[in-house]
Amino acid sequence: MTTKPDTRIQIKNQASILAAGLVVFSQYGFRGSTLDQVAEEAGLSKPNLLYYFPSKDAIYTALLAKLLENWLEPLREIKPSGDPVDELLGYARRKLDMSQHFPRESRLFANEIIQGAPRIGDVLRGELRSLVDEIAVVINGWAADGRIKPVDPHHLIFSIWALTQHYADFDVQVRAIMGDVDPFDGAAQHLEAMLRGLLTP
Amino acid sequence: MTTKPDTRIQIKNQASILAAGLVVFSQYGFRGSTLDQVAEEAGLSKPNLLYYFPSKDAIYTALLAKLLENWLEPLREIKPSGDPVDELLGYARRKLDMSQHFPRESRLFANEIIQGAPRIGDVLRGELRSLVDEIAVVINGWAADGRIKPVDPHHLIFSIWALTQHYADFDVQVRAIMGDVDPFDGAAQHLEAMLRGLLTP
DNA sequence: CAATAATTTGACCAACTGGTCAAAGCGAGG
DNA sequence: CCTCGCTTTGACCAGTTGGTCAAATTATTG
Repeated sequence: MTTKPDTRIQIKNQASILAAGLVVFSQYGFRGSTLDQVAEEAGLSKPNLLYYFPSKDAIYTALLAKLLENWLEPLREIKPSGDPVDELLGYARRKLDMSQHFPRESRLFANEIIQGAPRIGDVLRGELRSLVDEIAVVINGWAADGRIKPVDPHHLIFSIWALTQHYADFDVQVRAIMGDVDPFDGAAQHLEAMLRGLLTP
Repeated sequence: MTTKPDTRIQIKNQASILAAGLVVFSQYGFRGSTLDQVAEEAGLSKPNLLYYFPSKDAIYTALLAKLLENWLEPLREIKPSGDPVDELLGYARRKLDMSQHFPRESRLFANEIIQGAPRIGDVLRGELRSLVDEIAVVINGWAADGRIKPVDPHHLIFSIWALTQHYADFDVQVRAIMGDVDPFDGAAQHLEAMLRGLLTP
């Protein structure tokens, strides 16, 4: 990751370990997971894991770092020059797609936040906050121009996060209630209806 | 809990233990918490904990059982005879109040669900599901009568859960972004606006 | 106040955990 | 086929964890 030559086998095994770590950590959280679990999931021995990563913590941290990039990116894609409702609906759809296709990443993040974000609190208060504040300015501008109904930008963004991540994080509950029906079929429509109802002037 | 006489001191200590368990388990999840943590939080020794509860698991399970009652109750208070928008808004407000005043309970529940609901999966697929299905019938009736816009009842309920619990479960993130502003000030207004936009015919 | 029951705890244990290390395997170039 | 560096692992370790137990302490009651 840093200044290593990274042979093919190193790349492959590091990827295996991170993939396994994602599976395990996203289900049990950091403290609830064991290196043995990660090792078995990766198909490697425990000492072998520690040949590629210096510690359990390092695996988890690497995973979180990689995740944070993908997590913040969709926010950056909101274009101030675009149509307000389209932009916000597009963002919501991107987040919902992530919940559908990367539920483990969502749950890993959720676990970390629920447990107090001990490792990424700084990122939240720094990069994430300033990013959200930028978008808030844009949204306030749209509202001032009468292109959307006046809304609190922060709560609007929280709404989108909550509504989309719920389908990944609470997947078990959602499926317990919906049975055989695929939740994501109706979710997109419902999400769009909610946001249009809120935003359309 | 079962058929014990329950002296005053037993009641007091069991309550202390459950309160401590809530604090600890809600932050670290079941596997991430230790009996020593719970004991210290309760101001008791570890063997003393195990004098009142047979195991770590028993404390956690007792906590979950108690929680589930409070969790399902607000759903039952929805009156089919009431005004549809008032009833749903009232339900949302009750849930938001719970997020504000009992965030730990919310996080305990969230931890359990995210990690696959190993202990309450049956309740979700049984009691919760049938309860939600009942409400769904009521909501469909309201929609058929044209008293609210047509919505998917399940996704509507998920929305309310997601929007309200987000403020408790992701409290750290919400506050990281909002700084000194109390999130719950604006949350209620925003929640009402979203639901009115969706429901009002 | 004696005696009996309820409560508390220090010492302990076996299983598990993250992590170490020396030795063994293995593959590619000579 | 031999060597040398990368990779893998069995054995091991110290700290932690859930849980036990006998003994000590503290109510409670006749």
